[in-house]
Formats: sequence, structure tokens, C-alpha cells
Amino acid sequence: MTKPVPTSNEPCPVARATSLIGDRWSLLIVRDAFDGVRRFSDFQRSLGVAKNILSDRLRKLVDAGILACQASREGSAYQEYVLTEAGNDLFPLVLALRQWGERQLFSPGEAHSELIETASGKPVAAMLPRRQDGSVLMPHDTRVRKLP
Amino acid sequence: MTKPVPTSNEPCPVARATSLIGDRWSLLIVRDAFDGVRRFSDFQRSLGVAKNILSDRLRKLVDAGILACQASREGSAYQEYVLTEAGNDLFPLVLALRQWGERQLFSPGEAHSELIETASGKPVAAMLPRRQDGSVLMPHDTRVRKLP
DNA sequence: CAGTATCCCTCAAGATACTG
DNA sequence: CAGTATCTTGAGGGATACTG
Repeated sequence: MTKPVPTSNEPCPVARATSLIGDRWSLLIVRDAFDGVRRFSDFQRSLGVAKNILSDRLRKLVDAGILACQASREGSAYQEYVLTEAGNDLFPLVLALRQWGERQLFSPGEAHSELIETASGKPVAAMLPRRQDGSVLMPHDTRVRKLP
Repeated sequence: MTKPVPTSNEPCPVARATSLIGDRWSLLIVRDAFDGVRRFSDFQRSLGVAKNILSDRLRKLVDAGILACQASREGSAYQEYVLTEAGNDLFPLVLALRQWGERQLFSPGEAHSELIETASGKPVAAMLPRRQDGSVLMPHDTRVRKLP
């Protein structure tokens, strides 16, 4: 039995997002999905998570509209979990997490996996918030406008 | 007693990052810090978190080099928690979380807080991964290069 | 005000066995 | 292979009282 996904009523999008995907496994599942993983056992092997937990998270991600469950086209019995449009829209988030980790959590020269632009073979450039004119936006140039 | 921050040995930056800041409160603390919150009781009021938990998270964020603890310049006894350089570097991550939440977790027309560019008063533009030439990079244009 | 020290409790997570 | 069912454990989190 799954608890209903409450999609919290928080007016802050950050709070609402973290309450949905801010747990130990969801974003790692999404990362693997971007990496081409589709099958239950492949997620399980990749993550080393207990099967019941994986089952629960996959269901929640499907309920949240981030993953879709579709029959394998190979005729086998199993299903495949693929990113929906909302799931693909998490690409900037996973990338931001990855790039911050690369910059701040590895010693200089320490090896880590890396996101590559397939066509050129070069690492994906740092993603930064920008203005319309292309200049980089710093935290101090912004403020949060709260609800009326 | 704080458990030592193990800074996990995972070779994947996403995994390492989530293991450090992927809990229920850390990113919300960071969000508040970007919003100008500096004092213990202000974090507490804003988040509604138990004081012992807040104390623990602030210490972990300080240990991780994301926040720095400095004496208030007003001569009062209390300290202030401010973002370090590594903390400020989380701006793209918090923004990605916010923008995904705005796009996917609110009904059309549902009110939410919003990040504004102070100078213009306009909402911050969507942050997207781009190539050097400025074109938008899609998930399928990339792949993860694993460790040797 | 800014925390620390306890106590308690729920739920996430793991292990294992089982089913279609 | 792809899950579900059940049991157990422990960490995360809340409430409250206390201290400098």
C-alpha cells in the first residue's frame, strides 16, 4: 500500500520539490534513468538498494509523473521505467548536483565520473544562471518575492 | 556528538552530493541563507524544525564548508551563519530545484514565491545547460563517462 | 537568545522469504 | 526475472527541559 503523494501545499517551489524528490534514492534513480537504465534489476544492481525500497520509489516516481511504466517491446514480461517529460525536465537539476559535486567534493586530481557532450566528447560546460543578455547572474543580484 | 562527515567515496559526484546535502533540511537551510537568513532563531522560525535538528544540520553544513560561523558584528553574543564560497556555489542547484518545482509542481495559475532579478524586477530566466555556442543541450546529447 | 541534553517515537531502510 | 509480503532495526526527527 502506497501512501498518497500529498504534493505538499508549500508555496515555495524549493520546499515542494525537496519534499517530493529530496530523499536518499529518488534522484539517484533519476540519474540512472538519464544514464539509460530502464529495468528493475538494473536499477537494483546499480544502486545496491533493497528491492522493496526500490519498488516503493519507482512507484512514487511513476505516481509523481516523473517516470512512466511501459511494457518492454521485446515481448518479455518485464516493464521498463522511462523518464516522462517532467522527468526529462529534471536534467538541469541533476546536472547542477553533479557539477557542484565535481567542483566542491573532489580533491584536485581525484577521479570521478563525468558528463560528456556526445558529439564533441568534451565535458559539459558549467551551467550558470544568466540574464537575457547572457551575463552571469550572482545570488546577490536576486531576491525572492514572497506571496502576497 | 556529531557523527563524522564521511564525505562518501562514491566516484559519482551526484551520489556524493546527495549523500551530503540530500536530506530533509539542508537545502532548505541553504535556501534561507540565500534569502538572507543568518540567525539560529530565524532559521528555526522559518523552517519550523526542531532546535536540536537545526543545531545538528548547521554544524554539519559548517563542517562541510558550506556555511561559516562568525560572530555577530553587533556585539551581541550570538553568531551568524553565512554562506561560504562553496555555499554560494550551490546557487545553481537551488535555482534548478526552484525552477523545476515551479514548472512541474504547481497548477497553472497557482501562486508561489518567485525568484526575481533585483535590478529589473523580472523573474529569473530558466537556467538550461548549453553548449559553448549557446545552444541548449538536451539529455540525449550527453553521456556519462565512467571511471577507467 | 542560542543553543545543548534527554527522551521518545515514527518511518525509512535492510534482510529475507515468497509469488507469478 | 520482477516484483510483493513480512519482520526487524536504527537513524532521523520532534517535544521538552535545561544552561550560559
